[in-house]
Amino acid sequence: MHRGLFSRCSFGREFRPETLRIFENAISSIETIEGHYNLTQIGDNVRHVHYLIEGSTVRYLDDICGSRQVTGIGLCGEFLDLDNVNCSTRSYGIYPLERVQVALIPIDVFIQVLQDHPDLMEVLWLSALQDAIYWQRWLFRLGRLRGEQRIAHFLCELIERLRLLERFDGERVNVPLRQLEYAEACGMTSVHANRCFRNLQERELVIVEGCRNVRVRSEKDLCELGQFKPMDRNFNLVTLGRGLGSLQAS
Amino acid sequence: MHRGLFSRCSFGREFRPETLRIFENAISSIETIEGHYNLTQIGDNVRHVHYLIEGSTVRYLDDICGSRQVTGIGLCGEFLDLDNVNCSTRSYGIYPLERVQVALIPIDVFIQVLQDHPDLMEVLWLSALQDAIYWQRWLFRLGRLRGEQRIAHFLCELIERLRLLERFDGERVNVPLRQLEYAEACGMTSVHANRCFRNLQERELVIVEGCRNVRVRSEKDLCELGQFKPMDRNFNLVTLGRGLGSLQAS
DNA sequence: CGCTGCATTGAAATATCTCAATCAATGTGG
DNA sequence: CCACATTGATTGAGATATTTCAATGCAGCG
Repeated sequence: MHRGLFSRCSFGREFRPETLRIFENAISSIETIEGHYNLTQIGDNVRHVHYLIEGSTVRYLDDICGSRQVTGIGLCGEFLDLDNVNCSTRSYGIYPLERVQVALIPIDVFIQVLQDHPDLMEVLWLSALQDAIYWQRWLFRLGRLRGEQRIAHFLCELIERLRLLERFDGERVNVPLRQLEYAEACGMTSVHANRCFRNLQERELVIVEGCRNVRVRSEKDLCELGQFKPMDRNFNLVTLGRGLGSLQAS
Repeated sequence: MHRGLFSRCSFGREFRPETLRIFENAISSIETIEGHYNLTQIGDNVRHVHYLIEGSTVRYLDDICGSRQVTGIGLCGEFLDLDNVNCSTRSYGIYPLERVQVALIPIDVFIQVLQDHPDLMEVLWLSALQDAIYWQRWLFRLGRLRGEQRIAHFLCELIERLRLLERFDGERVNVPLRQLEYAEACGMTSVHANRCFRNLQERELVIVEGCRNVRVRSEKDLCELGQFKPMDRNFNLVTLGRGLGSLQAS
């Protein structure tokens, strides 16, 4: 069943079509952008929320020296910049890894929607809390692991997220990241990332096939090497609130 | 004017006493805990939200090898574990840096309060978004900066937060962190943290006075060295929602 | 064919960790 | 008051991890 533009918007839940249509009605425009042309820049005024209909994106913070820290990967079916809703200017940049299609929702409209639908606000809050846990895991990755482990841990996280979106085929990491982006995400040089990948390959954990193509040979060993702990998906509240009941598909 | 236990709970805003009393009425117990005895452990069942009345705390994730990544500092007047509200088990541990006093609110009561007060839910959502920006800045710190810069950046962040809570005297970093905790927060060894502090001292940016006592000589230069960007505090929504109006003190 | 954008490699320079020892401050019991 | 234990800060020296710089390889593409 196709349910329109927001069919992949889930926040880890299954929404009813009516709920998704609320977002759909809030869209002001849809844009197509080519790979590596910025979607937003640090410092831009915040006027819209972006929802990714097709493709994948990277968010980053810039270093003075010109290097970057990647702080997030945006996958199709996700909102890209909710955490800037309340900022006057953007705190990070976003660029697409490939040609993408994004839906724009004006901030004020978006807020109005949430205020009209406290249930939806609750979902967004919970999703923001979930993100917080993701980020702390990322901090662990950068702060405590060696290069090779960082890459392994990062791959595990990508797999986990792709699987949630039902986009993991058991092998291919289906996001067109260059080694540069792996490096920027894992706090290292692209040269070093390259060497880490080679080591992972020698350990027979992955296969690196030319450009932007990583295949996983043993997810289990990757998790172990990277000390990756899968996200706990036993939630307290799914059954609690009157909130989610009305939004979730039975 | 004293406004009770939650007088320091702000989320960056100024609440009316009635609002704060809503939280106060939700408290199930108040506990006092000595320094370095865990408040919560990773894996514990989540039954309460903790609000810190007095003292300061550290949250951390454990490494297999026994080292830790500190992922947050909890200051007095803050909720310590909102991001675990929807988890069945705790995703991080918390321990106090000194004797602390915490108020416990049962999860279900807390949720009920929020569902009864959508305005409050909105504030919590916005605050979670704010946290997201903090965490990305922390990622930048770990991923892109050298040791000395990481410490500098971290100090700047502590100062910024203390100032928000009106607890910065212009010089003393008023949180009893050991060099070990600085190290664990900045992704390095305590030995290395020590050397970084020495360098900062030689640059005349800080004065390290014995145990747990750091004085800042030049915040400006610290910011510059650490490439620290102060948090943008121009919000979109403060004026927008019907939400905040009713909660904020005039 | 000659670009261009990545990936890959080597070798030297740095940053950081590890291990092990010492020091200084503090608190405790006799 | 002193002897002693404890905790955290500090230092040194050698081992590793990572960066830097510079060159080469390789595939797609006009």
